[in-house]
Amino acid sequence: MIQELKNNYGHLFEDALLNEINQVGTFKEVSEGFKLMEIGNYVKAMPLLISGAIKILREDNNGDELLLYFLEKGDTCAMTLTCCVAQKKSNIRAIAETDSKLIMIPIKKMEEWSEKYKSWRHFVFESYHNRLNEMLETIDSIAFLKMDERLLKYLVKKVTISKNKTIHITHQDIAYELHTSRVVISRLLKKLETLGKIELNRNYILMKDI
Amino acid sequence: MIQELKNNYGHLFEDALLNEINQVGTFKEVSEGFKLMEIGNYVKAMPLLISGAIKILREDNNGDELLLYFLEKGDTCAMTLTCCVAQKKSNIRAIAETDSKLIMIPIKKMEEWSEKYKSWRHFVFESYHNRLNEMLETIDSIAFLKMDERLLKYLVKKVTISKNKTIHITHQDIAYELHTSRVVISRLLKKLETLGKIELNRNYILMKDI
DNA sequence: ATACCTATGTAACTTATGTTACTGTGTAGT
DNA sequence: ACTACACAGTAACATAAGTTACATAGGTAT
Repeated sequence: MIQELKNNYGHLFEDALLNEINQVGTFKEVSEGFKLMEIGNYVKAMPLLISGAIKILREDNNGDELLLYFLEKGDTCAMTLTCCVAQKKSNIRAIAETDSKLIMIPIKKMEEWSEKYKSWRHFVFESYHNRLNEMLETIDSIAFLKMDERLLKYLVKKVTISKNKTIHITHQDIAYELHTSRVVISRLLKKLETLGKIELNRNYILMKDI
Repeated sequence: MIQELKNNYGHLFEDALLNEINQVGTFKEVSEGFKLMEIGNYVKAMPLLISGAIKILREDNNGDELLLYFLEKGDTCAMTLTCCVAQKKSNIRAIAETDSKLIMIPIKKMEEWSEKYKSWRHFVFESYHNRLNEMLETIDSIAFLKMDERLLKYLVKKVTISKNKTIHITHQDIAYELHTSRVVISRLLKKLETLGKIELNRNYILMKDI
């Protein structure tokens, strides 16, 4: 039994289930930037996050991309399979936002455990709920906020996730995740700096008094 | 046993489950424009759609709104509860797009049946999947398409749902659902008419050669 | 130091979208 | 017919965002 599994999921799952997870799950440690799956890889598994954070991006076939949400400790993402199975014009990418530890569960276990363990059923439903809410939050941002507000929200989220006021990222990478252009991001960041909300540096941004 | 229930869900659910649904569910007939729920009403129930179509809208507290997706025959929407429970800045509205028949299921049955019936479990998971995919589709539209493309997609969707090339709607109402202004919609519609894709009339639009 | 690459700053311009304001027209009610 | 109102057409303008182009600064390899 991996102790970390018990620490993270012990309050949710009974021992029998924890043991099953331990037996059939594949433990993985990935470092920042690692691509967890892309266009159909890893489709047959569902990740349980032990520590770290995973960012989930939408990507259409023009190469345009957009940040959907982050998975954090204790999260899972049943959607990973959904989307890759549906396979339409667009795809989902999952990239480690920070160094992360996770357990990959074969999806065939999903149904089996749903029948056997009430706690697992709850967990999966709960996960869907969370994902749906994150998606709604994303839709709200894109539909109702202007780019400067989205940018600020994005930066605050980054700080929250990494628990670090220093964000190591380039303007270009922010532009990709918010699906806009580098020039626009540079412009708006400069405005935020003028307002005293951030401090700009090469390759990193320092968040102030949020 | 309501025959329509059996017709629509007989291939999915075993008789025992159909009977339970028939016993605890509330059969409802609503006509176009009926508001199925708003800000916390109907939270304790989950709709099973028998016929017709329901549109699901997101609404923030400035009164801004946005069409999320449609529910059609055979669909359900476990999300309805999710969002209303979460209760953040925004809310979800559900409005009958056409005359519809549906059965409202008390949500306490959801867990009970999930334990008892594999078919129900599948149905609920499937429903979540579908909802997530619809949401992704919506995100794609808002994030990657320009307003004229979104408008055309919207009109085509309307035609598909109602199986009718005549769309009875005002420019203002389209503007609400796509979260833009009436003038913008009028402008773009006129452009589509010039291109020969539609024909504009007072209170309705005729779709041509799609 | 030199060359080279990446990241950033910024101006100047284009385009899409949002806003305001006014017009005309069909429809319903009196 | 007259009035009132909802709906649609359109011009003129404002703003947000996207684009192109170029300058400069920091870092790295040689």
